Amino acid sequence: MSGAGQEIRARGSRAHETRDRIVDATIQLLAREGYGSITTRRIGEVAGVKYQLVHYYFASMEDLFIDAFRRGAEENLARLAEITDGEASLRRFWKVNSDAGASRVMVEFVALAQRHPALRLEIATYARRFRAAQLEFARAALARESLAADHIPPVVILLLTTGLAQLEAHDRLIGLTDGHDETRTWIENWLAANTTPVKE
Amino acid sequence: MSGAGQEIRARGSRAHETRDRIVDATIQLLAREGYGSITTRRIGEVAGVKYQLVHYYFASMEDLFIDAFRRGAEENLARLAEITDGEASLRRFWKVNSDAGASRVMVEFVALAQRHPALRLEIATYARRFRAAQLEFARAALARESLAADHIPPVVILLLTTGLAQLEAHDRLIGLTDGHDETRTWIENWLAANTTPVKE
DNA sequence: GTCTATAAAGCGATAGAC
DNA sequence: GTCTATCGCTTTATAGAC
Repeated sequence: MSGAGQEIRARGSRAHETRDRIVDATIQLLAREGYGSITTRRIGEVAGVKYQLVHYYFASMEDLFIDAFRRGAEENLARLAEITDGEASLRRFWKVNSDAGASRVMVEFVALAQRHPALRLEIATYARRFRAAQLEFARAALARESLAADHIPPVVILLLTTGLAQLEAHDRLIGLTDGHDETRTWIENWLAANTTPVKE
Repeated sequence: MSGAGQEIRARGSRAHETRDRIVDATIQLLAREGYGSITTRRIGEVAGVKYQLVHYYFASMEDLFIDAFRRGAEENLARLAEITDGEASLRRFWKVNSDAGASRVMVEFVALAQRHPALRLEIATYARRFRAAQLEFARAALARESLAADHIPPVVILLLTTGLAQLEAHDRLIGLTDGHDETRTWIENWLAANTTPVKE
């Protein structure tokens, strides 16, 4: 899935350059201004193409959203695979899971999905896959290096850290960052004190 | 603030019945269908009044949003005050902080606020107040009943649990509930094992 | 593949009768 | 306070020239 997408872009196929720019612009707009700013005109503006071309490449907005979501999802899965391709550690887990940027875009896609059922299905399928992969990694990390003292289930670690990343992204939208640094520092100290890393 | 609002509704003033229905419909629509469904026509439909009356009672949509947000905020603060009006306990803190419904509406208001600066200020002010009150309660609860073994800062408890509530609400939008029950059960067991409640 | 032109629908907001 | 009517604007989407 990720391979096919990469291949097309790697080949530098001219035929799909405009199409790629449209998809890129969609993701950029979602990340920067939220889904309320998603219109064919704004997308064309950001992509540097006439907005009518959006309709040439995509039968409907929903088709565009699904394509854009798939690209983002593939990149997330590839990045997750890259980071987790090695010895499992809670530190690595925390690193890949605390990315606020990805949380932000994901929230916007879910908001869009409220009005686009096909997109909602696509998101649900991906979210289960991504969570399962994260859970597997957290499980391996906890099995290897957690202290016997506290046996926190991997799924609890997963939901608490995912929720924290999402909350931080959400807070930042209204300029609220109270407690963010303190919480991150505490978690890092906790990781240092409660795990026995074999090698980094 | 909360008192004034309550007073008007308690009096049952006929003059503001339509206005109240419009505000109610706005909050309902946000909770049920998200901010993408917020239009004067949809609001009028849900409220059972002609949509033009929205403009009679509110100079602009932003004014309506701010009024609706204030009503919800006042109710949240009143509910928080009610629950925390007694001896502080982590169990009570978890109860008031794990409300997924309030999280959902809050997320929608923040999404709306991206395009309405005055609303954003209103939300930021309220969020700081609400967080501060929650933090104070968490601090008191931890000081009273946490075991000496783990000294988790109150702000860490606050952000982790708030993030979890928000994540659950977000997950549910796409029909994803994997791990929710397990995590809640674990937290409740953790509370039972790691706190020494004086009385409930 | 990209352009101009335009259709069809929905939006917030206002004017004026009652 | 509520109604009908309508303005001016933006949206998605399509048609047809090049």
